Amino acid sequence: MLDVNYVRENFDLVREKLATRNFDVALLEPFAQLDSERRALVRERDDLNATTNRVSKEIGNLMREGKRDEAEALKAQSKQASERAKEIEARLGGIEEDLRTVLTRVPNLPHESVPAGKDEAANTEARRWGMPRDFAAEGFEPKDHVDIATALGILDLERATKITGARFNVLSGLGAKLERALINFMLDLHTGEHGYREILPPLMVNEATLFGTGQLPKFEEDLFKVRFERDYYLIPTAEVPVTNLHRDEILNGADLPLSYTAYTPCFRSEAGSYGRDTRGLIRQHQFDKVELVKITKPEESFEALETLTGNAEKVLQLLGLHYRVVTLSTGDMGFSAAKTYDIEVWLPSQNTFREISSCSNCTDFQARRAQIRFKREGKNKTELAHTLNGSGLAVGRTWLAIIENYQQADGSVKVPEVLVPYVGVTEIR
RNA sequence: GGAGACAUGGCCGAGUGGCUUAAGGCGGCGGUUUGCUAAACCGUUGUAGGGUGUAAAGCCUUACCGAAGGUUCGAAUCCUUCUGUCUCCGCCA
Repeated sequence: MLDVNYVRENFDLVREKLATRNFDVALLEPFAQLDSERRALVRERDDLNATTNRVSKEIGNLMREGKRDEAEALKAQSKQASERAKEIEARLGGIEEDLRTVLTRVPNLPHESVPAGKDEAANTEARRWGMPRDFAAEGFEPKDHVDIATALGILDLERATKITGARFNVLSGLGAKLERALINFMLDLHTGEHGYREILPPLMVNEATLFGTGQLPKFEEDLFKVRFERDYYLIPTAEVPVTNLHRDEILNGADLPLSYTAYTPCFRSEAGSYGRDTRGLIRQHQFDKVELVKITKPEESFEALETLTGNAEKVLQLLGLHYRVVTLSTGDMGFSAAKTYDIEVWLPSQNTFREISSCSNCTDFQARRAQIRFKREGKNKTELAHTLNGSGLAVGRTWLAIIENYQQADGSVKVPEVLVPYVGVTEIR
């Protein structure tokens, strides 16, 4: 959510910036009217409440002095004020609801360093690490992960479809162990080398939590809703529960930045992507992810984004997987982000890079929704913190990237060296 | 699933309709005293909105005692619903 005062005072600039995000700026049209009406009504209501308070107090004093008749005479005056205040309160409620409807659906403002453009074509490549493996030189044609893993008996898509449906998968044997190895490897790296604290959060969250990180109210169709006494949703990413750890809190400035990492399964309905990535593990309704979250002071957040992205890249470097980092354009970024780097891993079967991590600085956008604030030492003012998150990494996609990039001519898969202690074997055959 | 108790500020805790602007204590912050520390004493203390102010400060004002409604001239206090916590019983990994 954007700052109301900022929107009021910089309306044209806000409009202009939002237009670069493919946001329909016509939706902002009612803002000025609603905002000024709200303030007028608040003022009127508060004045009436002040009258009610003053007269009621007077009534109390008169009663105590035994002047019953005088007290009775004042009641009408007080009653009238409080009734009018209630009427205005009702109107105000409607206005605030409308204003909220507008503001909660407006995306974050892009940072000035973000390339302007309407879609992924405007993304810019920030850097590239490693080289694609030269299969031609090795004299064989790389297969895709479905063929390799199915043949090895470590991936079973057919049975997953039977027991659940499309876009689910069963890993078995060393396939399951490789997944678990990756999770442990990533968590050990981030907690041991990068200074993150490990969190194991709930996988179902309430509406307020999803509002805090920006999934609700606008993107409900992307989520799995659970039937229960009240609405719960399966988390689409650990960013949701972990960022919300500090919802409605005022943190001590000296404790910032906070760095958390969490492994969780993630659940996404993938509404609107029915034809896309239907083969294999790329796009699943349930997948594992190790997430990185940082809560920082405002002046530190963009540097923290570089650090966080670097922490995610380190995983790929240690695994020896070729990748590139892309700065998303204004039109390609997610709702809450002010700046996003996607990390894309090389997939030989597709002869291209595919997203394996998305690292975003959400500035104060989520913090305002979730009321994550802090106080600087010796200061009385509360300030909104900045929140960041990034995959470190998407485990399922890392799994398939390893299968494809480490495949051998005989159909076996070499285990990357850093994973050998975790998997217990040097190759999967 | 059944029975009962409870929810007050950073923490403990008083407050059963108006003299509450939420007592008192602890903690925090500032100060006095002191060779230093401690103790003692004095002062101070939350969040959000609106108004005023060139800005900071300040000043005026509203709301907030788990949440949402209601009764009343007036609600922390009474009523309704919800949420959460605790205790006991049952069930359960």
